[in-house]
Amino acid sequence: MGTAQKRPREICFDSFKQMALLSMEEICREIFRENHQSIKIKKEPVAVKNLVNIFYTTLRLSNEKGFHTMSLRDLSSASGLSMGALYSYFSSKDELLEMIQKQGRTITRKVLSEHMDPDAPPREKMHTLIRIHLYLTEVMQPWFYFAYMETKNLGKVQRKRSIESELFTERIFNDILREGQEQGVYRNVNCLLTAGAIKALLQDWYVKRWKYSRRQISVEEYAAFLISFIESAVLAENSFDPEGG
Amino acid sequence: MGTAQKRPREICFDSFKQMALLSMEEICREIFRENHQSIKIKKEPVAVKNLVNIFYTTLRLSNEKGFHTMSLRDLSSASGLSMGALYSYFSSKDELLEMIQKQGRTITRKVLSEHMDPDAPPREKMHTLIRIHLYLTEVMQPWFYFAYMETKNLGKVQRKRSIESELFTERIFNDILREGQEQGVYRNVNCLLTAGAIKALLQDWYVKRWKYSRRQISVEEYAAFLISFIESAVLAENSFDPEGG
DNA sequence: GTCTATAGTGCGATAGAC
DNA sequence: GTCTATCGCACTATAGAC
Repeated sequence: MGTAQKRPREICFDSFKQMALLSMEEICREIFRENHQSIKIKKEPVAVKNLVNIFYTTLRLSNEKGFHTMSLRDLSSASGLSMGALYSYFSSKDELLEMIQKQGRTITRKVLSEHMDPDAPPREKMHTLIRIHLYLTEVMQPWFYFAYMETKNLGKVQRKRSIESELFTERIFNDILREGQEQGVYRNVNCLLTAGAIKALLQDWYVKRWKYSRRQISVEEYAAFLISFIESAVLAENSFDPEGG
Repeated sequence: MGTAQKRPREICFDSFKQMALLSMEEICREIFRENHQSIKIKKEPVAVKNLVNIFYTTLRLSNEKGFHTMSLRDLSSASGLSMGALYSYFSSKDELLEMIQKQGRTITRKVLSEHMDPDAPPREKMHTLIRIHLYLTEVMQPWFYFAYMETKNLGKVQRKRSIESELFTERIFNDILREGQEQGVYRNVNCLLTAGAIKALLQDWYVKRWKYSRRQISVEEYAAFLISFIESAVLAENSFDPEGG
């Protein structure tokens, strides 16, 4: 599958996973440090251990039947923590929701911009961005699914953040397409609509995960498919250069 | 926009709207007739009028903040009907949810198969199906958005139906792609993944409707874009024949 | 730092008047 | 056919024991 000679830095899923270090624990440690004033528990090891438990259980229950449908009693009994203990980590159910959402957005931005090389040629940028986006949402699938489905339960401010975040990714694709068109690599397609289409195809990976799991499609396979699907639609004829797959 | 000479029956949105007759009232009349045993109200004009009100209000409130978050008291005060009156039309909140979901599925199946011509060439089938799907979801956007977002609040049986319905559309696209490949119209792409991609792009129209409204993209424009985007990716080189846009 | 017990709220659903 | 009044319940959130 990998003809790694032609395109130098076509990142693969395994190396991404090692690099990213996005373990649940890492994430929860960061959340704890950011929110340590509103969290009543002061010992980091204890707090992080419980936060891992709380978030993990929340994502599991919510992604099954919705955040609103999950009662804090459900969360309490599934996590093994009492109602009182739960309220040491957040001050309301809505705050719990917002903590998860906020963290997801922060990580997305961080990871995407970490892996973007502004000097790379557009086509390489596009490949990298598609792969990184897919790999990230693969590693953190429950997080992204949650963020996607629970947007409308957010307050006004957080909801606006969520929309901004959606448009942020799209704008990156839009810019890459524009740059590619200027350089004659891409055809004269509608950049904004195309960027939206790419976003939709990326989202399908974590929103319809059940479908791809059932069909045993790996994230690498989907990445290869998407890249070839999208490039067929946007590459200028002279720069068309199909790869193996 | 319409160069109607080359492809004979490229259906446009306006003619679809007239043909479809999918007014809220029509739909509610059908729902009433199907469920007249479980609905306590017996006079059709009264029942239909109130059903229109109930469904319309439910979709509005639910699509704003989720079906579960909408209490029946919200529904009661927003619709102007009392709690007691509401319960003359459904026997539980869950039944209300299922009525709406079921009707959406029925209409989708009906409209799609009505407009499919099994003898048409694959490329025409593809165009028609994309257009009809977009037009239908345009006319009934709140319905489709609702069905999409509230799937996980359904019971096991209804949920299974919902998944079947998702795969039903995809299979149609899959079949068209296969047929086209056999006839040499389409390239040798992965049909299942491509069908899934097409579905995702169609869903984006009603799921992210806010985005397209904001950007003032009409359904005709999106249809033209999608068809050209998808055909770039799947058409065999010899049959490539770009149209105007 | 975590527990149990409970206060207070708002829900879905129903019975009976009109 | 629709309304008002009300029941019982499950929820979020908190207070105080350990």
